[in-house]
Amino acid sequence: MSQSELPKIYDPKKVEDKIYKIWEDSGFFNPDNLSDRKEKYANILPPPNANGELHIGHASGYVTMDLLGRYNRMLGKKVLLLPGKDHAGIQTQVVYEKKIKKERGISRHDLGRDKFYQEIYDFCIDRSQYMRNQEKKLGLSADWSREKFTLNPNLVNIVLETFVQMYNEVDNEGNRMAYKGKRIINWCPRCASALADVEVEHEETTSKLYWIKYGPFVLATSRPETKLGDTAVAVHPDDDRYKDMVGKKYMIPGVLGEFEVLVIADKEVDMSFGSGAIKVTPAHSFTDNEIAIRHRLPSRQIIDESGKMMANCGKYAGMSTKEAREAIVTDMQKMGLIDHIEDNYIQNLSVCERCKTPIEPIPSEQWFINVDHKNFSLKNEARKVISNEDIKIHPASFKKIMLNWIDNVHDWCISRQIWWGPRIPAWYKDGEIKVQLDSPGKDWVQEEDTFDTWFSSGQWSYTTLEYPEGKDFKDFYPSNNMIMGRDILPFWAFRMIILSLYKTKQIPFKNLYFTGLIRDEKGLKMSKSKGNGIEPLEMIEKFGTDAVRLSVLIGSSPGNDMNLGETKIESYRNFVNKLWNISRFVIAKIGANVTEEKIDEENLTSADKWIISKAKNLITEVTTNLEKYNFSLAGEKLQDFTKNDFADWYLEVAKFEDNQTEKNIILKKILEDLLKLWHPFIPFVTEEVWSNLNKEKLLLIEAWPTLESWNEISDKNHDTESHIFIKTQTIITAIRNLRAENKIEPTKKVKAIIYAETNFDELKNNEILITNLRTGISELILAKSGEKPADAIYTIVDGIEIYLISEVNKEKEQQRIQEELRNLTKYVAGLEQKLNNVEFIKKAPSQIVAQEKEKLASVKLNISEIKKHLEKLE
RNA sequence: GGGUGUAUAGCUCAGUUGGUUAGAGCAUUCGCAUGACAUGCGAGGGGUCUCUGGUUCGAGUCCAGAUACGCCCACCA
Repeated sequence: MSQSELPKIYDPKKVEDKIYKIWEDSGFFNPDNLSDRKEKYANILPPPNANGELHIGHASGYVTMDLLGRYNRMLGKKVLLLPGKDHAGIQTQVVYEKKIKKERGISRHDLGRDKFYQEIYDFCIDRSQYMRNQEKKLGLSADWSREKFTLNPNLVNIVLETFVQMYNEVDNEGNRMAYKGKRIINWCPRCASALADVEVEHEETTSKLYWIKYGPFVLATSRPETKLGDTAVAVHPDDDRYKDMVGKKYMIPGVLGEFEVLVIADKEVDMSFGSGAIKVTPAHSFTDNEIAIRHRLPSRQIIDESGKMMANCGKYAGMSTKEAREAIVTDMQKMGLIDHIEDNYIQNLSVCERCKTPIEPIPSEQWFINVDHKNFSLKNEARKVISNEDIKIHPASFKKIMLNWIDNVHDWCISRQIWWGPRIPAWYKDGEIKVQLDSPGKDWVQEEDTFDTWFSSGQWSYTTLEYPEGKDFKDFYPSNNMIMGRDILPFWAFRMIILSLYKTKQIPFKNLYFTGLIRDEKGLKMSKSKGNGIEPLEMIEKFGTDAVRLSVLIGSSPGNDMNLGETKIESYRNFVNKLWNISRFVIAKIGANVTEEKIDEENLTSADKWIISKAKNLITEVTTNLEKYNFSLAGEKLQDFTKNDFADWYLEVAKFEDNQTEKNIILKKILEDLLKLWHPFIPFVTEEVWSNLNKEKLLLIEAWPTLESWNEISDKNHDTESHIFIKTQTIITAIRNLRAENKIEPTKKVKAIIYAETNFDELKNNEILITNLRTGISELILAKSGEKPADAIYTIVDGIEIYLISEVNKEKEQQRIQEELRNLTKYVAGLEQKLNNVEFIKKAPSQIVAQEKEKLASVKLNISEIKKHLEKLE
């Protein structure tokens, strides 16, 4: 193999698609084709919503999952990364409704339920195809033959069965785990659907605050139209202003005549708000409803599910709440019932997460999951597996957040009044309800509502594995790592845990890893409207997948947000190119084959011993950091070794030392190890280089490097001997530094004298390195000691004196050396203080004390030599 | 209001069970056609580790408090 075959600059575009195809064709993404392996490993990949495209946040998650998958595959496990897509109920329906409105000017009602469903289905299948290609572009080593969609019939079946099972879960008081109930729910008038708490957003808005005359009260409200549904006035129990009125009934004049309210005392009331008295509308406010339940107040619904005033609202019937508010305020003003109006009242308005329409709290018949059922308390069971770490959470700090969230969870409203999604298998006839998969017979009408999307995706961990009889379920459940963005923790992780525990009686996964969010360079959330998003495909096109992968893997820590800009991706593009060139050099140097397998230890130089020891250490560090989910740290260690140790030092050394046989063995081994260690991070470039090494197997399924694999080459421990090379490095750096500081022309060669004292014997063999590694030395005299020239640029490191014979500007040289002296003196003072402290000597570990003493002695020696040199200069 | 997190170089962040003169990348300064790479190489500059107290022989690291910023949840009629 000649070096000329490999281009100088690595071009990902020419490589990535080709490599991906080789991987796919190999079949090794499918664990069935890794039949000789025993230990199983699975990550079920979170399904993105099949209605759009992948953004950089998805990319970050997938890259992390792929990293784990590839790492474990190289550890010799039978690895399954199982991909899929989510139908994303409300979101997709909204997206598609907008689309047909825009493109065809029609609504879902024009199409009818069945046609509409079919069209969205086709739309999702189409988007899935597109997104699958994006995932492949990222290098995701997933088994596409197992890809799932939340609406695949067999998955839906399992989901429906779960619901039936929960309906049939009845405690001794007759309460079902899945039940239908009338509750105040978040109602989106535009979507005409109930929303879960998590689907509601709170926007700060400016509105009006109306101070209204209310019988004996004056009270403040932002929603005067709800006065028609009032049944009480509430005050704080400690509020002296109203003490005498509590428990009494008053007739209140209103726009539809007088009505009666009861005055009650409740701790929920904030005495400092308005006049301290509030009107209570149990049917259209969550807090009011709670107060009403506590005080057994009657409830009076006045707003219906279309957001309009109901028939019981007299002349206001049929108006929207907004229209009604204006009309009622006008009428109240006429009647003199408005005290005054505050214009700039800032309140948190609840809006629909999907369409931003203000939500109406209304009482409605909905299906719920009781999360604290007597037979099986979902929240308690979930709490248990998290607090005792059956499911380990990474980063650990998220455990607290998770537990806190579980403690505050309410019953889960799972019905949605939309068409897109699995329809709830409840059947009605003459006021009777049956819950079962198939229609009970003629004249039974199925529930119109569909399931909340999370009811499907919450079962993703086992539906994808074909629960309960599927081979995959038996082989791979529970899966190893579940990875998701920290923003969907409450939505998804909790639901998967409770549903899995209930249905399979097992945890869904052993580890739960949260990635942070990716923000733009300035730390702002990326969004389409701001146009500050980083498009993964665009970046891949520009810098290559490997660069994109590194940019999301390094410099981030679990659960913490990360700022990402194009320059970061570019810098990793540069690094990938560096690795490419390192490989080129090594391949060129070692030639096609290295026949020797075992090193003759006698022929090793100190540089060899140093790099071997570093390389071994690297394997340990990368492996332990990956095991500890410190992906970033593992990557940084690799980067540091690759660039600073291997390229900047060892490759340079290899150009000058002539123990060819040993060098070739070492270079080859380290290159191969590096490719392997890097592979989970940057699979494309590593596989491409690997293909140039005449290997039988793909790097994809190669074995992860181990210390044992080094022992076959060199089983000696070289840690202690590598310090000779470190000393050499120090000398070389010092010489380069001296040259730079004294502005010696790079082309100008100088004579150097080094007095190494006790280090002489060790350094003797490294003369060639000191002379050649960009030190610009024409002649080197290395001795134990000797005559100390005054006309030379001078420094001393670790007691080793260095003289560069060159013209010396005495004044400048004095200044430079005195500066150095000052630094050292300061350092010595600190050390002495520490060592003069009796407590330190007494209490610190002896090892630390010895270390400090050694440092002091060494620096003191340097100082005395520097002083001698200074004297000579004067 | 409840929960939770962050604060280290101009920027983005590492910093493991407390122990090197606190590190990296980007940016910046100086220099360099050098043979794998100018997507490169060599050498620098740049830090009161937010503040105040405490524990300790020793604190960027542990504890308490303060300040600032952030996120999640709940939500005010």
